[in-house]
Order: sequence, then C-alpha cells, then structure tokens
Amino acid sequence: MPEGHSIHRLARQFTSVFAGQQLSVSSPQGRFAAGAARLDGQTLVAATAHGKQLFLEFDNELFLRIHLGLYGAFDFGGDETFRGASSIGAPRRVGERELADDDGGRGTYAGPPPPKGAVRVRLVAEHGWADLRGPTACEVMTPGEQRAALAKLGPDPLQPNADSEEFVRRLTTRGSPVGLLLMNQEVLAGVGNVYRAEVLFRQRLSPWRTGKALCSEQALELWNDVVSVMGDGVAAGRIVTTRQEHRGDRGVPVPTGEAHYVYKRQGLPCRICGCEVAMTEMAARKLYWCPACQQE
DNA sequence: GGAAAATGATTAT
DNA sequence: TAATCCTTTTCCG
Repeated sequence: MPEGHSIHRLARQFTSVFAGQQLSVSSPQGRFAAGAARLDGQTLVAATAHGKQLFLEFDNELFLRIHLGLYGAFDFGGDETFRGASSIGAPRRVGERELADDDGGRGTYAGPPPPKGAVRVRLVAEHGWADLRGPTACEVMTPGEQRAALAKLGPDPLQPNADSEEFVRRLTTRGSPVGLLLMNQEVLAGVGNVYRAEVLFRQRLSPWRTGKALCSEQALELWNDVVSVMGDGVAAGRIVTTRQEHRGDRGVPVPTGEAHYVYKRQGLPCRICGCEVAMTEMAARKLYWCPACQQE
C-alpha cells in the first residue's frame, strides 16, 4: 500500500542488490508467464522510479513496468551478502516487507523458498530473490513505450532535478479542487491518499480550493512541503508528517498514533485547534481534513 | 469461514 | 458516479 516514497525505496533496493546481475525471471502464479520469458536470463541495467511507477531496465533493452496499486508488495530474501547490501537505511514498511530469513541464519542459503500464494513475478539472482504479489500493473515495455508512459506523468518531487515550475503551472491552471489535483498523477507524480490529506493540512489549505485559486507562491510552498515530507518518507520507510512540537509522545520512533495530523483521525481532536477532524468521500477516496484549520 | 478494508487507477455507464 | 481488477490481512461470528 504504497505512495511514491515506497517506490523510490524499492528502486534503490533493486539497484543496490540486483543491478549488474543476471536474473532468472518467472511467474509462479502463471499470469505473467509470457512477459517473464522475455526477461528471463537478462541482466538488470537499472531500477528507477517515477511517482508510483517502478521501471526495471534489462540489457536486452526491455523495461519491466510495475505499479503496486493498492496492495501490491515485494518480498525479498537471500544469503548474508544479499542482506548486508539490502539493509541500508531505515527499516522498511509499506509495499515492502521484512527480509525473509531463509538461510537459517547460518549461511546455508540454498535458493528461494517455494512460492507462497499468488506470486506474479519472481526475480532470482545469485545471492537473493524478490517476489511480487498483487500489482495493478506488471508489463514488459520497449524503450519507446517506456518513454510514453513517463510522458504521461507530472513531475516527481522525489527526483532531485524535478521541475517545480511545471508543477506550479499544472496546478494553478486547473479549475478542479486541489484535493483532487494532488492525487492526479499528471499534475504531481507520487502523492497518494495519505500525503494528500497531510500536506493539505500542513499548508492549511481547504481541499476544495481550486488550483486556479492558488497563487504560484502558495503552489511552490505546497511543492516544497511535498518534497520535504516525502523525502523523510524515503529515509524512514514510513509516512510521518507531524512536527515534533505537535506530538504528545516525543519518543523515537514516532508511535503510529502520532504520525499523522488528519489521515484516519476522523472524530478525533485536531492536534492544532482541538476541533473534530472530519472525513468525507472525494472521487471515491476517503478525504480527511480539519474544518477549522483548513477553511476556504 | 466470510466480509471488509487498504497509502490505486482504468474503464464503462 | 459506478464497476472492475488485483491480493493479503484483519476482524467478526
């Protein structure tokens, strides 16, 4: 259940662990058998993320495009070498899982375990493996198709060279509510339901303000906040948007109940003003906000 | 054992 | 706006 920060962590994980390696690619579940056959035995050139899309580039010039959707997830496992290389950074969560300990902890790794459940794709290298379940999209693409897929997406705040001015243009020229625009991947690639609600709160913006009703300074501040808070998400492997001064518990790690201002907090008091956090549906997704702090 | 929910997106009506 | 797809986990009986 990932937003863009999870996908960037996955790209990093794949690069550090599988780049330059020849991979066995299979589809234990069978639904991706034909695609897997086109990639099987190829070497991974690079793993990149744009928004919520993950691209694995192989040296026969084909790309594997993966979109996890609501509940897609990767499992990783392998020997000591693999785990040493893949445990860089903070503990991972959300769209990823803990590394499987399938060598008995004694260096007796003998390959991946029998697949459990519906494994769409299994990628196996010499020292480790990855299993993908439940993705919305999993398809092989040519370079031209990959470029076309990229071209449909707005700027990704997690890319260092992202074009913030392009985001400002796309946001402030549209008449739909900013609560919808933030979820629109043509406007901004990578934000999902949690970051939408949290960033709007942090900026004290009503979800019903239209893009056109925002000035470019407000839009840029919104962008900068997304960059900051999603960057933290990449580092931590979870979404924490509350500032320390707004938490009762100042401990580390931040308790689950203190991580958000409004997301899934309907009926609870706003951390700033004490009013009840509200919830409604916007475009079939649950939207959380503070009616007092985020007025039109 | 079964239903519901979940950090998503596309397609049809 | 509604239906549909994909899978696991959690909660309820």
